[in-house]
Amino acid sequence: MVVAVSERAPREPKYYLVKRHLLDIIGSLPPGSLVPTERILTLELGTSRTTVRRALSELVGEGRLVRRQGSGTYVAEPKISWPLRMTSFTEQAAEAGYTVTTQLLDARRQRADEEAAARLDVKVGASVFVIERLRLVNGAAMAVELSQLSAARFPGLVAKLRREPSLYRVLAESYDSAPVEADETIETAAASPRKAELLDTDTGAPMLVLSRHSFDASGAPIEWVRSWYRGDRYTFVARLTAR
Amino acid sequence: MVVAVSERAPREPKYYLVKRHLLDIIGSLPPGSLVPTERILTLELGTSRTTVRRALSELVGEGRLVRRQGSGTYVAEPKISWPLRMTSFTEQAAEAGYTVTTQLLDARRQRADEEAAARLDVKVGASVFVIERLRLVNGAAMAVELSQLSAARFPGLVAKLRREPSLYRVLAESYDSAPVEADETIETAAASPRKAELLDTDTGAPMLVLSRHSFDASGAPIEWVRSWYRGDRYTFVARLTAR
DNA sequence: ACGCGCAAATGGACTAGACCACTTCGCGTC
DNA sequence: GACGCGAAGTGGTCTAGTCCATTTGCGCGT
Repeated sequence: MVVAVSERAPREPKYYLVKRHLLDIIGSLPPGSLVPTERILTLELGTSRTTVRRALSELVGEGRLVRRQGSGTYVAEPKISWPLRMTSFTEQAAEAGYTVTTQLLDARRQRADEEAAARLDVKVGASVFVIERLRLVNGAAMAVELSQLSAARFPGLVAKLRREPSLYRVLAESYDSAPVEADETIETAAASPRKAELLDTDTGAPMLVLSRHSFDASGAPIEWVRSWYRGDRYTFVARLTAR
Repeated sequence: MVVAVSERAPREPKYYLVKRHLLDIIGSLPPGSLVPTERILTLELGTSRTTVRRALSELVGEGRLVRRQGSGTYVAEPKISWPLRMTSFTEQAAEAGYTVTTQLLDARRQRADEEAAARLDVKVGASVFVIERLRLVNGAAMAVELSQLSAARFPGLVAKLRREPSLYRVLAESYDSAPVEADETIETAAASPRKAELLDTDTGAPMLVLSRHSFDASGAPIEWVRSWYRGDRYTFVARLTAR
């Protein structure tokens, strides 16, 4: 008697209704505005706080909202564009009109694991430098960067880096080595507690991970870098041309 | 008498402990293996199911696990690399050895909103074609693509597209128009219920959003496309050269 | 007038449980 | 032997609540 409905609607979870409600609010407010508290939204929308928080978390992850514990939830500033280019990080930023500083978190020598060995064209267990840096734009943490280079190929690199912060300049001046080609990959990830703290965000927040594998003119690998950017704050931009 | 500890540890949430436990398990198993059920993990780790699920959700979002309702949670296959290049989608895939099909979801004419007008260099309210397509690789949904083009510039485009699926071929053959330059931006987002269903994933799953704004030889805008890719399954790859 | 301390309010983490949708598989029936 | 039904088990969503960490601001004391 009853006919089954063949086309089932793509049922909408309740938290998504909350999300759309919040998007309405966000759309009508300038960045920095306070949005209703979680407990008020819970009452207004007749739902549980867990459900409200799920909607808020997605919007925070998309860079639409900012949460400040003890204070409130606010409409976020627009995202910042970041160019994908061959030039050094410092130069890139200067061109875009930003003031960039770098904080050396760690520089150590360790044995290459399987992946590092393959990337740097050395044997597993060979000595590699691991350099961890925090990139800041106009004083705000932007990315955590983990570089690996062959220790045999760049002897004394770490000591030189402590005096001259630009890695590319050190490579050019002290080792007469410059990357001319690179493979870059981009993917998503969730922030570890450590990276979250360094980048002043929450554990589990969505991030953009940029990996760069660069080579010199002879095709020999120079460095392998992975950079973690806050996905709620940055957008990568590339300019492509035919052929 | 008591000295305050100045360096507070980056305290680890409990769910992150669960996540690391799961990473141990994942590391020792081949793709496709079944991992313990949520309720078993709850008992084993002495925690609530909510906490277990938060850890699982992050790992699913990072492409390390796959959840199948009613069945179980499994170790995921490695991610697929996808090149960022100027050539058409169909050609790209063929080069990489994939079989790609395209499903036309919707093709309509609508009035340009503010952003579309700016991108396509037309007036707000001018007629634009909006083409929504689903891209499939070897039969599996890969991306949802939303293209917008000026209707005045490409009259009859939608009708032609129904016969010839490659947009770039239609543009070249019928309008003698070819994109030679493009700006691409990459950012993260959460899947809407509709996109989640089309891409066979969960609402709120992390995605990579690729926007392409392409121009012809005279610098006039041709199309503005946004593509949503599953972040747990795809990685973008670009090859950069100096200068 | 100033500053300190405390209370209130916020977001953050977590619990224990309910109910639903879907898959799987064994058992009974044909 | 093939089929179909149903129970059991899985992940999916949501509730209602606890306790914690941090911020804010008010009121009291000086």
